[in-house]
Formats: sequence, structure tokens, C-alpha cells
Amino acid sequence: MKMSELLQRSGVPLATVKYYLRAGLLAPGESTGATTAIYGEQHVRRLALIRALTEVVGLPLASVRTILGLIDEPAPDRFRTLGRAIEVLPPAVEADPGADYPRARAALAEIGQLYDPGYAAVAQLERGLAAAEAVGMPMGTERLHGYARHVMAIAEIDLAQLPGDDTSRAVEYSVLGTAVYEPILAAMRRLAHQDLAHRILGPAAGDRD
Amino acid sequence: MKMSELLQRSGVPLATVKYYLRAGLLAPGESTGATTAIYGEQHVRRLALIRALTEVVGLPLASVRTILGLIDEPAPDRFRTLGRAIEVLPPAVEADPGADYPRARAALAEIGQLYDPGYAAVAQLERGLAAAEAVGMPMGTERLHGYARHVMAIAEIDLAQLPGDDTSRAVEYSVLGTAVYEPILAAMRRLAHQDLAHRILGPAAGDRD
DNA sequence: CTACCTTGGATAGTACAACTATCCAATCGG
DNA sequence: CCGATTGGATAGTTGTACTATCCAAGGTAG
Repeated sequence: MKMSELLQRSGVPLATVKYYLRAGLLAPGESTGATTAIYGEQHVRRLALIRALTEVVGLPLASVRTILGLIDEPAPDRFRTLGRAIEVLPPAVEADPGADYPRARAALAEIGQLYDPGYAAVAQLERGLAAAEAVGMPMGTERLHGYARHVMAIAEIDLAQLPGDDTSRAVEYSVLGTAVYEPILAAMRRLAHQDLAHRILGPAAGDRD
Repeated sequence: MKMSELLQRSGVPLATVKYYLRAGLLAPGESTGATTAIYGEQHVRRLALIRALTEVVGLPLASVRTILGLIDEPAPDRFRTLGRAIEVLPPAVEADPGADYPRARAALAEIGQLYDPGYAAVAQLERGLAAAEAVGMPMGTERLHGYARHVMAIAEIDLAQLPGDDTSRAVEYSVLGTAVYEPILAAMRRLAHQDLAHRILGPAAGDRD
């Protein structure tokens, strides 16, 4: 298809597509002359992916670029690829293998999980726990164990979906699954809160007008 | 305390504190003359809260302002207060009571929860589900049920922590708990993924160098 | 008591991200 | 063959979150 059709199919304005091309987020079409190039389905999908990551997940374009790069050329092993992808997901925190994350270390020890200060998610956990403390609602042991149990169950569901044979697709699945399903989980938690509040606080308290 | 001490205690630069004062995020100190005012512990706490919401949760200041306003002056009932707070949490989506959210409606019907297009979280769920579809990994029924079960269990843990007697504290708890514990849950899910990947894919695949 | 420091208040400037708009020239297509 | 489309380049806009400077008045240490 030509540019005009790509614009129509994707719903992205021309100026923005040009911007993505310049930024290296979108591969140029196959040039068929000085003033034309043809684009394929992969361009439509790529645009949808960029928009989903920016608008729904809320990623800055620099992070989108990293994730797209990982999908196109994964790191030698899945584990490291996923680790790299996680680093750019919000809230972006760079892991410092030399640093100590005391709250995260204690929490992970408590629930029997591996503590590795080189994981970005460990730094994120530390920040989250510190923030919870700072606003006067630190995480208790009971809550921690409860969260851990159910989060682990959710992670098992996620991994069960993982296509085991095709590595490249598995990487794409892992990376996108982490990013895309996070907002869904957050929304479901919020809805669960409202559902529970409605049932427990009673119809009176739950009445919306 | 005086301004200089507030700066030291909070670690926030003077220019930024002045900016927050101007923006109405921080109440002015009690004026003791044309060029002095005294600040209290509540100012230190408020600054910590602002920083936690902006840096850890990643909220824009406009959303922080809304949340602070809800904590200071909650809406008539908890249910609506929490609803308003949820609306400003990322990814910010405004709920349109007149709109239809087919994916969210189907999903909520499937798991037996109330569907109300007036909830911002419903619009968020719709967006998330649509994004998952757009990138080629739509949510299946099995996954939906699994998520729902565990998310509901997590929400029950959250609500168990809620102080039942003091409404104002309960509101603060609900609002902050939703915002602050979301990044913690996200980090825990990512760590659970890595933990599982390490155990299932084996030490070889999990080797980090 | 006085010279310097702190403060409050106002205003302007900076930095970055993510577009958005325009211009030009080549060329494609009816 | 002539208007519309395209690629390529460049400049401008919008929004957010600060950051820096200036001024005047009031506090404060010696």
C-alpha cells in the first residue's frame, strides 16, 4: 500500500508518521522511486503497537524504541531480553547492581524469592515500598504474603500462555505481555475495589448519585 | 520551622517549593511577618506525598492536585471519592457514561461483576483490552477468569487494611492505597515472572551473564 | 545599629518530549 | 501534462515541570 492508505488504515496523521520514521520507530517503506514507497501489513501493525505502547501503557517514545528493538532483535536469551524490556517500563528506574535495596531485599527474603540488585524490578519495588512508607502506609508482612501468593498465581497464568516453540514470538509475547497486561490488571484491581466496596459498604454507600 | 529547615527536611529545592506553593499543591506557611512564615510537619509530609505521587506513581501535577484535594476535602461518600481519584490515575481516561465499552462489558459479564460505563476504570479496561487485541494478543476467557479470581483476592486484602471508623483517614487510605500499591504490585508481578522464568526455563536460560 | 542574609513574591527563562506545520522539488498518474 | 502525492528537511507549537533571577523588606548577628 502507499502512504495515503497507511495513514487511513492506521489513523495516524502524516506528520506523525514522518516523525516516527525519522525517529527510527518505523521502518521506511520499500522505495519504488524518488517520491514513492510501498508499505505492508507490518507497518500497520507496528503503528498500532507504537500507539498502544504510548497511549495505553504511557511509555515515552525512547522506551518504545527500546522495546521495538528487543522484539526485532532479542538479546541472546529470553531472560535478559525480558530484563531489558522491564527496565524501560514505567516507572523507569535503572538498576544498579552495586546498590543495596534494603526494603526489597527484606520483602523478597520474606516471600522466598531471589534477590538480585541487578534487576530493574527490584529497584522499582524498593522505590514503591519506600514511597508507601513515606506516605505513612508501609506494607505489612501479612499483606506482602497475600500479594505474593496471588501475584505468583497471576504470573503462572501469564507463563502458561507463552508459546514454547518459537523463541522470537515468545520474546515478543513476554515483552508485550508484561507491558500490555499491566494496565489491564490495574484496571481490574480498581474495578474489584469498587465491586467490593459496593457489596461491603452496602448499596447506600455505593449509590452513585 | 522556617523555610530553610523545610528545604533541608524535605530535600526539595527552594525554587520547586515556591512553584508548588504557587500551584496550590502546598499550603502556605503561617505568616509571621512580611518576610517570614513558619511551616509544620504537615508541610514535610505533604512534600513527601507530592514527590511520591510524581516520582514513583508518575502522576502529572494536575492529577496530584486532584488527589490532594480529595484527601483534604473528600466527596460526600467514599465511593464517589475513590471513583474520582481513580479517574486521574494513569492511564488517564475520562469515563463517558453514555459510551459503550463492549470489551469491558463482555469481560465483566463473564466474571460476574457490575458493568457501569460511568466508571473510569471501565474505560481503562476497555482501552487495555483493545490494546491487547491491537497488538495481537487478545485476552482469553481462561486468562480473564484466572486474573479475576486473584485480583479479587488482592482487593480483599486491600480492603481488610482499611480503617473502618475514621472516614477521612479511610478516604486517604483508599486513594493513596490505590495509587501507591499499584507500582508495587507491578514490580512484584515482574519479579514473579523472572522467578518463574528462572525456575522453569532452567538455570541455563536464566543465567544472567 | 548596621551590613549581610533570608524570605516572600513576581516574572522570565530553560529543557525536554511529542508532535505539527510548511516548504520544496521530484514524480506519479489520470 | 498538470494537479496531487510523496519524501525529505526544517522550523514552530504545545505542554509540563521546573529553574533562575530580581527586588524589596524584614530579620539577625556582631
